[in-house]
Amino acid sequence: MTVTIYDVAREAKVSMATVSRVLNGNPNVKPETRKKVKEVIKRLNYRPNAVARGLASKKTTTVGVIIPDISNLYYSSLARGLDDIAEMYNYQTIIANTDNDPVKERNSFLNLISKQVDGIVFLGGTLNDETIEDIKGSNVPVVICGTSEKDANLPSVNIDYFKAIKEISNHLFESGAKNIFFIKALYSQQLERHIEDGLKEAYKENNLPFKEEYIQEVATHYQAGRDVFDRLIDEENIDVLITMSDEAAVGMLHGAMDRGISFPNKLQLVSCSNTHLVHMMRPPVTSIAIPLYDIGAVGMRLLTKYMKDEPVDEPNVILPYIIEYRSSTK
Amino acid sequence: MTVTIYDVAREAKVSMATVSRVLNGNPNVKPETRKKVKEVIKRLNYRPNAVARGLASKKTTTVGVIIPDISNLYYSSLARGLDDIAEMYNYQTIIANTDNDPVKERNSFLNLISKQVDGIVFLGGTLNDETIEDIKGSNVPVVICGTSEKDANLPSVNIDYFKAIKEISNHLFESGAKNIFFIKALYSQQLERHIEDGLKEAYKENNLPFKEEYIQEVATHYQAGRDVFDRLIDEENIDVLITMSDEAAVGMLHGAMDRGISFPNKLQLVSCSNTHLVHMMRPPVTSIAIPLYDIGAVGMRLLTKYMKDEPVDEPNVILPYIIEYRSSTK
DNA sequence: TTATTAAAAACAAACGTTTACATATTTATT
DNA sequence: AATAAATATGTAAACGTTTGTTTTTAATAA
Repeated sequence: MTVTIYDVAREAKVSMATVSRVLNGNPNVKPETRKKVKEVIKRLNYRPNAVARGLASKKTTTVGVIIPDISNLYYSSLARGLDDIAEMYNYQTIIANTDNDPVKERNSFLNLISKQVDGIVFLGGTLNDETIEDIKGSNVPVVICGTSEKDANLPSVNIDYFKAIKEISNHLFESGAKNIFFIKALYSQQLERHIEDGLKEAYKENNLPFKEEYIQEVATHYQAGRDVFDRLIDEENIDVLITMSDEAAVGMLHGAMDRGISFPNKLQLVSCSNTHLVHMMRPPVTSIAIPLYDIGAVGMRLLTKYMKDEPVDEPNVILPYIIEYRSSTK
Repeated sequence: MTVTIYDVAREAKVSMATVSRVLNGNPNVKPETRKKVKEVIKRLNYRPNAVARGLASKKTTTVGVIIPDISNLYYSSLARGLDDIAEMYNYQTIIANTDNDPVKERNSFLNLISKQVDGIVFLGGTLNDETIEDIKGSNVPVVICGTSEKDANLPSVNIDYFKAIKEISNHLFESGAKNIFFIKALYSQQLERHIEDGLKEAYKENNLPFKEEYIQEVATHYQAGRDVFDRLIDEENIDVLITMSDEAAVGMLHGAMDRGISFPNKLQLVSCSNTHLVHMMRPPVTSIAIPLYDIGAVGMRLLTKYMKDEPVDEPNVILPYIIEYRSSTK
């Protein structure tokens, strides 16, 4: 039925060990023998069984990716970066969606461990203590992208959200803004906390009072962005909305315009994820150009180093960002 | 080091076979014994090695997903549907991006076969003869979503694109349109051919001449949509643009508006994929509401039937669609 | 009781590789 | 030419499960 390494060995009149060596590029094979074995492999259309390989070698060349939602552009952009580098290093990726549910997150992790993945990448997520305990307990390398989990002391790739938001906020304060709101969108808690902290810091540096109302929360989707005005219309003057989700940002744009609020004079808008959407908004929206694809790519590269026991000089990588000022702000 | 089924057997004073039976819910175990084994499993924090399992049972509870680009909303929406149902049936999904490159597509397929996946889903893609040969040669169940590949005689899930486009086109012709263009966007060739055929059929039914120029091609992204006017501006009058890519549709919208072309009086626009983007366009765009998530979900359900050798009454599923007429058309 | 059958558990052989270790062959050294 | 060293190949034991077959134990019938 299925052709195995035995069949190849028999046909090539060598031992299975020699076939295995040819397969794995072991140099201790006479070129002549190598050639003969390769011919038989081709003739029989033999393909090694990766599962058997995995059992014998304890390496599966598979990595797990734990992700809140693959149909969210933010995460799928990260995932694409991951996957491209994984492919480059001959790894395949198993993807598990969690919807930010800690229970699903933990189950996915344990599932991946069962499957003996060589490494795991977390994209965002909640990463509670229990999961972190599991991570430490297993000895599978883990890299976190897009959520800095400094306390957990795990390798990670990020931009400096704190600094980015502080920079943007300072710019906005300087041009006369007084009330800057941050609209959370249920992305990674860690990440959004950094944004909050950056905003608070900016308030402090500008000697302006920070109020709790400045932090609001919406879902990640368009309609949630539109609806934000139903809630905020009662609040004091709003000069700027900063939001995490591009999709919600489009909603805010439309919601405001439908109410006759014009950008950037009556209201300013800043978006913090950097999906394709930012290029499609009218008016163009000021945003932090996070290198999503690169974060994924660098994260996977970092993981390959751990998986291959290569030395790592900096486990917590901070990639540069650019703030792109567009006409949604003054 | 790692705790195995042997350790559990020893601690529980039974044979490994019994532990295995408990693990797999085999009824031939005395309740008392079952309880004892389960306790030891819990106490030792034992987790079965899925790789060893896969080798012994020849089932990996893993399915492969071959996809052009996970960072494209169209495909990631399909993928999410797939993944949710896969999870429901306790399968994990390995995702491989191909960028519609037939070579990558074939390599991914062979890789997945090596990994002994229990089934494979193709989302879009090119699926050339060589790959189809490989599929037939392996005896792994394959389901195709979003590309009807009727000639290949493979199970599939789709909507009736031909009918949908004919319906839309007839509607547009009836309200006075003469020149309807279809802008391909490098999605699945099969799928776009059905759209072309539907359009041609509508031209025929309305006794209007079909010209080759009515079919154009752009990339799938925003800028490509904007740029389409650089090319088409020279052409004869255009009444309607139908495009496959929502992202390109946004580009067309903006490109037209920048040229002072207004919707729907001077130009009408129809988009055929049904990503989140359709809800974010201004003006709202007429489109075919393809149930992307459901196509993925139904596709995975279909695949589970094949993987579990359950009877399948209809291997080629056609799901219903709705045409949502919005203000980008008359 | 004893014989017969059914249920529960154990035994041992797969599954298809990798990889120490042992052995055979070739090449280099004196 | 003999020996040592290096290279090439073979042998067999893992890897951690599942599963068909056999044995033991328990339940039922005569």
